Amino acid sequence: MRNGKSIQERLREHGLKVTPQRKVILEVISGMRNHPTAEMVISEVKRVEPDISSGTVYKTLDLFVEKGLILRIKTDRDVMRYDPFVERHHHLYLEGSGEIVDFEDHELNHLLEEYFRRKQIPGMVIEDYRVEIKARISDTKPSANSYNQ
Amino acid sequence: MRNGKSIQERLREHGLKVTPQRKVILEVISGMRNHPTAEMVISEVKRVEPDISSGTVYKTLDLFVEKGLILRIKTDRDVMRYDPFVERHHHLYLEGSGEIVDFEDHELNHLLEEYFRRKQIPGMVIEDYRVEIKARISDTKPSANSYNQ
DNA sequence: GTGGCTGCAAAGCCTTTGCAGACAT
DNA sequence: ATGTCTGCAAAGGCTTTGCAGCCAC
Repeated sequence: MRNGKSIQERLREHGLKVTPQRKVILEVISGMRNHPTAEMVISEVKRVEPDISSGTVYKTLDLFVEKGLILRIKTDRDVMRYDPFVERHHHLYLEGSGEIVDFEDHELNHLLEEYFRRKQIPGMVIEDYRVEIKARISDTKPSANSYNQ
Repeated sequence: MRNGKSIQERLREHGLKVTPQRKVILEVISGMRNHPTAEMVISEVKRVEPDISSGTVYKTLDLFVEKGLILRIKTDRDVMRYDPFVERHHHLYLEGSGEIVDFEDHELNHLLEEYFRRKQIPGMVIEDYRVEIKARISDTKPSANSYNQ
C-alpha cells in the first residue's frame, strides 16, 4: 500500500505463494526502517499474529532475501539485519549505539555510477555497490570542535 | 617485518603485553590476505604452535580489533572475518565463491575523500568509510563482452 | 609480586533443520 | 489433490565465558 502495490501482489510478483504468515511478515518488515534484526521482526510479527513461529519467520526472511524482496545487511558483529528498502542506498553505522541509518544522496550515487561506468575490473562484472560509513554522533557542542580522548 | 616493524613493536605500540601467543597470532594473520575467518586463523596458528587454544585466538582477535591492529569485516551471512590490512581500501564480495577480495584504487579514494570533505552530515562525525562491491566472475570470454542471463 | 593472559571446557545464543500436519492453488 | 508451508522442538555451529594456574613486566 505504501508503494501502490498490495502485499499480495508483491509476494506473487516475486513468485511466492501467498500465505497469511508471509503477508504479515512482509507487511511488518516493510514498515520497519531501522534495519531490524530477526528478533525484532519476530517480536513485531507476534504482536500482530502471536501464533506465528520464530522458525517460520527465519525461513521467510531467507526466502524474501533470496527473491529480492528485502536485503540482508552486513554487520561486523552482532546478528543478522534486514532492510526492506532495496533501492541503491548507503548505510551509516553509528559507533556506540550500533544503529544503522540509511544514507541516501543523489550526488554520491551519481559520483559512483560515473566511476564504475569508467572503471572496469578485469574478469569481473560489478553487480552492485554501496558505501558503508562509520560515524559517530558528534558531541553536542556546535560552537567549537572538541577534542576528547 | 613486512613493514619494517617487528611483531613485538607492533604489539607494544598498541598497548598490548607481548606474549608468545599474541606474537604467533599477529604474525600469522599478517600474512593472510584472504580475509580469514577465525577458524582459518586458528588452523594456521595451530600449525605453528599446536598448543594455542581456540578460545585464546578468539579473545586475541577481539583484542586486536579493539586496538586497531586488524579489522573485522562485515559479511551478510557466514561467520566473522578479519583483515590485517587496515589502510583505507574497499572490498569485492564475490558471488558464488563467497570470497572477499581487496580493491584498492587511488581514484576512488580521491573521489570519496573529496565528496566527504564537502559533504557534512549534520550531527555526525564521519570516521571511516569503504565501498562494498558485489561482483561476480565474468565468463571467460576476454575477446568480447558477453551478455549472459 | 601481581595483574593480566592462557587453556580448557562448558555455556550461550542465534539460526537452521526435520518432520508431521495443515494449507494454498 | 498435492506440493509447499507452518509450527514445534531439537540440533547445530560459531563465539563467549568462567575459572584456575601461569606468565610478562
